[in-house]
Amino acid sequence: MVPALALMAADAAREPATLEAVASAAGVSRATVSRVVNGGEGVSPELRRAVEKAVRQMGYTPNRAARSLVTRRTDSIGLVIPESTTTLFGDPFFGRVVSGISEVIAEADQQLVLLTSQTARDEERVSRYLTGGHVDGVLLVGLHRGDPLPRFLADRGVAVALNAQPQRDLPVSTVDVDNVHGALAAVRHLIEGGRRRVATVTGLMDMASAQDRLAGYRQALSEAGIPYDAGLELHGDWDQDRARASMDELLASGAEVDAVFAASDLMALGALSALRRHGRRVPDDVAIVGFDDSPLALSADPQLSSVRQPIEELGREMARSLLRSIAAKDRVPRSTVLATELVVRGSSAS
Amino acid sequence: MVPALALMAADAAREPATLEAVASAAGVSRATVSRVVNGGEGVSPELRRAVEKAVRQMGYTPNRAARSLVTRRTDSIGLVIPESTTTLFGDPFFGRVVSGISEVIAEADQQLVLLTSQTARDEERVSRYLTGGHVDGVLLVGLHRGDPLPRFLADRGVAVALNAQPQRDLPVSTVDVDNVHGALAAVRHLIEGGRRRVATVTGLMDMASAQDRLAGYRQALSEAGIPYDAGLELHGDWDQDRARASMDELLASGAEVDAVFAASDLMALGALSALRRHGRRVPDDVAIVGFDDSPLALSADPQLSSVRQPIEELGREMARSLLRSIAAKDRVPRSTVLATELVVRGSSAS
DNA sequence: CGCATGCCTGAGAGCGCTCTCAACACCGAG
DNA sequence: CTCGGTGTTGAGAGCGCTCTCAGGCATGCG
Repeated sequence: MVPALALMAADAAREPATLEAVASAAGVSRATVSRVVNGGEGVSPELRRAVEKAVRQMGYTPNRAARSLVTRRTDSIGLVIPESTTTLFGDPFFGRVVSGISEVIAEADQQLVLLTSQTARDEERVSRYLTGGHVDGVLLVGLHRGDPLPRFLADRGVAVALNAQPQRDLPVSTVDVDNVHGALAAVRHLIEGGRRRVATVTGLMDMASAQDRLAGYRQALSEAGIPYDAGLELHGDWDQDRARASMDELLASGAEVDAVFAASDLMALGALSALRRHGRRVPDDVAIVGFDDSPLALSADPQLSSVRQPIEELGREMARSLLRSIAAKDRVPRSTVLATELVVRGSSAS
Repeated sequence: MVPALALMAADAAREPATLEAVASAAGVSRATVSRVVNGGEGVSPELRRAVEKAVRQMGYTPNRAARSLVTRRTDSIGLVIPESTTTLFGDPFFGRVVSGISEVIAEADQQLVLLTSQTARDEERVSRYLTGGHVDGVLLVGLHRGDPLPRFLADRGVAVALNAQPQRDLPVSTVDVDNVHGALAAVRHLIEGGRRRVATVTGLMDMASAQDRLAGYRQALSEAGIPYDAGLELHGDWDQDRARASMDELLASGAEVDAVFAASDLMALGALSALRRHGRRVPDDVAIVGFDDSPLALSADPQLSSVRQPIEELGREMARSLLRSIAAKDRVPRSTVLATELVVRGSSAS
């Protein structure tokens, strides 16, 4: 008998405490415990202390499911990562955004639910999931142009925050780094260093960040009165190899180049390697500026000039925007643009 | 009146359907709908069809909170990423594991809840969360030696799957790639190519994968009767720069080296760059083999020989193991070791 | 023809929580 | 001394679901 009893006691101890149990331990009603647990407004100091003590002693954690059932909130946030982003895992971007996001989400005591969609069937599943009331809001990164998901979610009243430029016609929050300005600064810097034949390697052009960086590049050239040369715009896809190959081809064609602005550090390294192979010295013959200011920039030889973007902060700000627009029942979307900063290093010395 | 009504109807339609609603639409009881939704055992074909139709028409999705409240399952799996792993985001490893994991989890219609722990306070929060009944099981990757979390969770009856070698004294599932054998194959290959002065750059030594790869290296040398030389073991931390610096130092010290086995491709690239800087030709003077067979290996010049590990499959298998041990109430842990494969390329031609 | 047997089905309890509402005590003002 | 606040507390309903249990019905056997 005794062992069985001991076992039961152990099991009972393992069984998580309920509001009810805490209430009876503290000698109050469930309602009072609930009030204390949720901020403690309108509870007398003595009772509050008693309840807090009981909560601590019993290691009480509210049952999320029960709470969610009545509040109709889930306290969880979906993070959608489209397929192509997984190919970007080689890029530190994703990890840093997630790191920032998860910091804020955890602080707010919410759950971060990760959803990757690799196939069309996944997309179907993901949108069903997101509109099925399983999350209070959705974060989207690495979005491609024309992805219907933001509109789909917004139409169904789901709170959304995107890593994108402000959307005039969609009630969603957006956060973005100032890609245009970053690219502009980079290319201006190259031009100020006396370069005139400035090539660029773009990212995947169906992504807004790639377009914006290209726009900044073009603007800087036009400001400086340098004529447009389509041949110097190499269309990459964020991939290092692809960037190297494009640059290879450009150089093999005999084109003159004295500077390169790459839309990511990874691609800058690809370009660098192609330049080396063709005997060009960096920065003497060709100057290079990348984008991201990732650790890769420091480990390159020479060290890579790069446009620094506050990626963790991007993640944090996305999460904050979303949480705020969920909390404010009005769902007013907010848009934020974070500044970028050019970091000059050896690869673009003039 | 009419607009208000129309609005109400629209709002009602937006309100998710409940079991109750489906039941009355199909002319059956809640219990029957529930049975159909959960597999449909013991329901007559006609009723089942009627219910299925109603479910489809009303776009019914079970309310997870309500279900969870009574079944005491959460249908969600925690994925814990310790701080140091975020520094590994530059490494494609993490993304590929997550990709594999999320594939399986999604298929099983479970939620993947991402938890990162960057500070000690986070750790506290994470373990409270995990033992608070918020998840049915926990996946751990990028674990450091002596991390108390696996034991802590196991003691509290939480199902756990680790990326680690089998744990004899802990009831947790494990999945690992055969690091020892991979390293062994790599170093044997170098020795067979006539190399005798084989250096290695290790990963962070408080991680099992780093230890195992070092063990494989040592075993290969000892098999070949090559005397142990502590000076050739460079202790890295998965970081490219650090690897480059160590190799720099080794070469500057005048040590003879004719081959390098690096515990990751990233570090192999670091070593490669140091060798270049010291005028060593690869593979003529020094052969190199990396580990991971990441895309980086292909983009190096010369292309990097590397030990391929099935990373996505590692993720998938971890998820499968965990789900299985949750489903089987016995919680029998299972351990899997996945084979690695040496891929020979230009960097180790002899 | 009576009865045990097996299969479907529905009624109903209850999971742990929040939140409304009423009850109550206590206060100062009239 | 009564009355209308004001502030604190508890009772109780109910969120949407699962699951046990018992009832109803058809079937097969004695």
